[in-house]
Amino acid sequence: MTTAPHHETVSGRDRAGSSHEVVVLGYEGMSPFELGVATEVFALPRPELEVDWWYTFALCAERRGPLGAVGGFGIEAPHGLEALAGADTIIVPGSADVHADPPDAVVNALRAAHQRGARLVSICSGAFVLAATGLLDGLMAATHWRYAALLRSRFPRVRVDPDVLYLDHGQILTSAGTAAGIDLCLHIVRRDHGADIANRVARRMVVAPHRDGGQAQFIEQPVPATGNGDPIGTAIAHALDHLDEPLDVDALARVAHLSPRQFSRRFRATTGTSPGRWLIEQRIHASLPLLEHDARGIEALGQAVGFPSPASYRQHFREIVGLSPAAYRNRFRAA
DNA sequence: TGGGAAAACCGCCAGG
DNA sequence: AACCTGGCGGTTTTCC
Repeated sequence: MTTAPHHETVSGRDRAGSSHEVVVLGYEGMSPFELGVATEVFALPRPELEVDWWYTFALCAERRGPLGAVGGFGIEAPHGLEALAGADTIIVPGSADVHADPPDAVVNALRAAHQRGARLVSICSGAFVLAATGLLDGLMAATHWRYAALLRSRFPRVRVDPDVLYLDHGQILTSAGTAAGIDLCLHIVRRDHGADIANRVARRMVVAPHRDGGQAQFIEQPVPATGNGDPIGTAIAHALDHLDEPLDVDALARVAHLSPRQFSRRFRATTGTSPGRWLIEQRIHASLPLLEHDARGIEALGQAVGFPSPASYRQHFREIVGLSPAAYRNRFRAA
């Protein structure tokens, strides 16, 4: 396995034909399960998928030689930290020791990769390694619920959300306890290749394509492949630009130049949900930063993101986020 | 918190 | 034959 050429962009979707290197950062005492999740999603060849590109995969570690893994066997990392310099996506699995700081060389390599535009992904207690780089400061992060309190106390500037499976901040993604790493890796595939491909990968893995677990998902960059000229992509862009206006299926279908029936069908195929459901979720997500930074009342904010009444805003907010808007504002209001 | 009207959703099917 | 399309209508969800 060779190191991919250097890329300055992180989103694979606009680099048809080129490669996208996924590198897992291994270390002594790592969990083979989380390494396995990454290999299953990104390293398996997928000749059955009609995609322009798929991922290449590598495992690296600070120190050469076999790494002792949980379970008492060794895993050989064929690359050193220099592999991070060519990575498009870096996956940090659960840390063996959540009390120790990672080595400076690791911290520096991760910062440099981030600076360069690489995407950083943590699974479980891997969030501690990302937190040590300072790159999570001010961001909401997910980790295993057992470690939420510890992460918060060790890194007070990181805002820990113990109730989500994963969080997507675009270039930095964190996920909760081990199995949530599957959800996050599939989410990444969904972002890079669309819901349809992600669903097929999930089906082949025999897992649910998308799990809510009754819990809130905060996804800040939810727009799937909005290729230019793609009717669904333009409708999505239009909707996000006009969230505050009343939007119904017929209107969006008109923007996309499709019949309402065809629009709904295509929308679900690329997005994974229905137009109405998606709209509600986008409106809720759009209101979160307002609750944190905009001093206006709850009713005004609900209206500002397009909910027809305060009641419906509160209703959907509670259902999706798990708190009332007021409770959310109380908890996360900017200091 | 409830319930009736309206909208959205989606399986089905016929036509291109 | 395999596929995409658009309308119908029964069921579910949202609105007020």
